[in-house]
Amino acid sequence: MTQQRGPTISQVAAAANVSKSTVSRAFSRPEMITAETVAHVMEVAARLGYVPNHTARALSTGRAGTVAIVVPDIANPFFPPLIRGAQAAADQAGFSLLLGDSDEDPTREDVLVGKFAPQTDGIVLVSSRMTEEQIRTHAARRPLVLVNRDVSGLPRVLIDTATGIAAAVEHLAELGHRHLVYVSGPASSWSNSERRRAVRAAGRRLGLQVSAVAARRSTYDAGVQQVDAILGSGASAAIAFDDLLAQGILAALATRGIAVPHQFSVIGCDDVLAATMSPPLTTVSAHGGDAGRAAVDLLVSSLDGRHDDPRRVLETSLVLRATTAPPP
Amino acid sequence: MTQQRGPTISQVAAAANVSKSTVSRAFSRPEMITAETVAHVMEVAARLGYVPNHTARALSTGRAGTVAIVVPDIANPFFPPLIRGAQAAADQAGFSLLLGDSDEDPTREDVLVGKFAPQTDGIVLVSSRMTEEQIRTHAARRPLVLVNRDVSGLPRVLIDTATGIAAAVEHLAELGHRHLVYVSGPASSWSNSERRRAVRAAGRRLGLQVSAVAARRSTYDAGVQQVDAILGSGASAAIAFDDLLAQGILAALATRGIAVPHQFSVIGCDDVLAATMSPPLTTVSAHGGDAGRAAVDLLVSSLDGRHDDPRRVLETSLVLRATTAPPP
DNA sequence: CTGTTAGCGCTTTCAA
DNA sequence: TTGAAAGCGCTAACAG
Repeated sequence: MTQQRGPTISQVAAAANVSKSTVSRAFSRPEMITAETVAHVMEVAARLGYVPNHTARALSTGRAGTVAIVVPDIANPFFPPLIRGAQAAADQAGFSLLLGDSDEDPTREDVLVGKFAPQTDGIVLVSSRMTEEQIRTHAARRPLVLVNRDVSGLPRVLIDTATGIAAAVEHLAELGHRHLVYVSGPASSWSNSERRRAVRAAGRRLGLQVSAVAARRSTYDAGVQQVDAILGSGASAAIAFDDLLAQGILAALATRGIAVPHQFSVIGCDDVLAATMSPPLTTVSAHGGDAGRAAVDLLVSSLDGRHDDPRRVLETSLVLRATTAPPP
Repeated sequence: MTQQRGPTISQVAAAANVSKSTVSRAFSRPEMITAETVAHVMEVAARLGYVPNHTARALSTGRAGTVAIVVPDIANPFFPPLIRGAQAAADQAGFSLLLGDSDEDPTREDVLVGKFAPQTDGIVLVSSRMTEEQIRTHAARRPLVLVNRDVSGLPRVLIDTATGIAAAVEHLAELGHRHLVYVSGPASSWSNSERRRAVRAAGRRLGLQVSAVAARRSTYDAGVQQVDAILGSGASAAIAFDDLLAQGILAALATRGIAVPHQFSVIGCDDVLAATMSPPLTTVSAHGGDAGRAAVDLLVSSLDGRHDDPRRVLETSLVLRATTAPPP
């Protein structure tokens, strides 16, 4: 029982000498009524500063006009472009975008999704850290699309970094490297499993020795901290889970006086920082913005009842820059 | 007229043999009714899987339970931490966060705010590019809090980078620099005006010559492109609008073979990239996360009718790292 | 402490 | 093509 923020449909109806239904239709189904009626209503509405109440419409239609996106960490540079893409697509489809940050915590993620579910038309879950069971439970209640998480039967957009990573391994092999190390990221990340597996598979195929060290979180500092282990592995090149880790690695290598790429090669992934680093980082492209856009499009089309292929995979490729060279 | 996503309050009421009001109270004002009634209702509700409908509640109470934040560019590293802070504060206060990205376009910003106004309880406008008049118009319709934009009378949180920038100029003067250049950012940005003014004032006070070059947008590439102008100014040190610009400048300086800090000094602002750059960038701290949190807190408390000081200013300081030294 | 009764602002049959 | 009326699910006086 509070005051309405602006004029209501009834006031416009009264002022325009028509019924509420007519005003309603002028806004949502103008083709149902005379053009001049529409024009008249619109003019009166504009004069009064009327804006349809989103909430009331949502209650009446059962559609919230809102989708949510939840990510593990907004501050991680991989996500902003993705969110931006999602935002643009949502906007274009007439939806508002609710944002959630789970802080890499599956429990928080679960709570967030539970909170969003009843107030949105659908949810985009990016790099989910929840169990498959939790995800399926939520998906049963509300349209859900996954990004970088592969749960069969659910709509999902997957950035196929594995292919790019395989290319990275081949590139290193061609350069003459015989032993490389994979610096892994978040253990519960699908992307991390994919990349680790891709490194191993390609390494085996090419007869390379591959070690692994675990950075757990994807941060600059984590990269710095792994350098001892990386160097200790005896490898001559490292492939990092992502650019952030690679950046830390590069910095720590520099302070140790190890020249990149001539004494050690480094490859990142995602291409979110790579171009602005020095030396510019060789990395695997990821197109996060496209993924965000695709996810929302998938979601929206599923709401419209359209039946898109529920599994969209985005290609990646190796981007050569300045951090790889033959081993010393 | 669509199906409700789950059981409604009426079904719970029927199943629990109480009235709708009782169920409603059990959820929103449990202290108003007997503990056992609450327990009983809750149990039945749980069994049925009842979740209160957010939209219906919003329509009835006139409170959306949602606040919006609109920023010029999510992909700019200054904003994610700020958004993160806002999100955390909103979450804590029981609000959901709607996100808008204006893409640095005042018109888009205006439209976004207009769209959010009727469906939120309030809006946080970060680094607004709108005219003061537009802002006041929106503020008249809906609680608004500004971040890094100073419109008298409106609640706002201001990051006082001017003080930090002044310290930066002093630092450079102490080092022996006699001529410096300010590399400005977005023309319509309040922060940019503040920083430019601070450089000028401090320069005058200390008897330094200060030039200026304009980068317009805050991007790495814009920084790169300004290097000719920067060098052409004859200054021995540059203070950039922000870290992103400074990063581009550093990179371009490096490719020209100009050693930082020994041949040229550079200072950034915001401290969002600085620590991870090489060499680590001397910069002015900004605490974006605090600003986001403060903005939402201000908004929420104003909704509660509380009367906080509508102008909160956040301190900053110079963070010395490795990009400044005496002039050659 | 609990139930009854009106709405919140909009959409949507159903008639006219 | 337009209007009247009945809700959407919930909250909030007002009684009891």
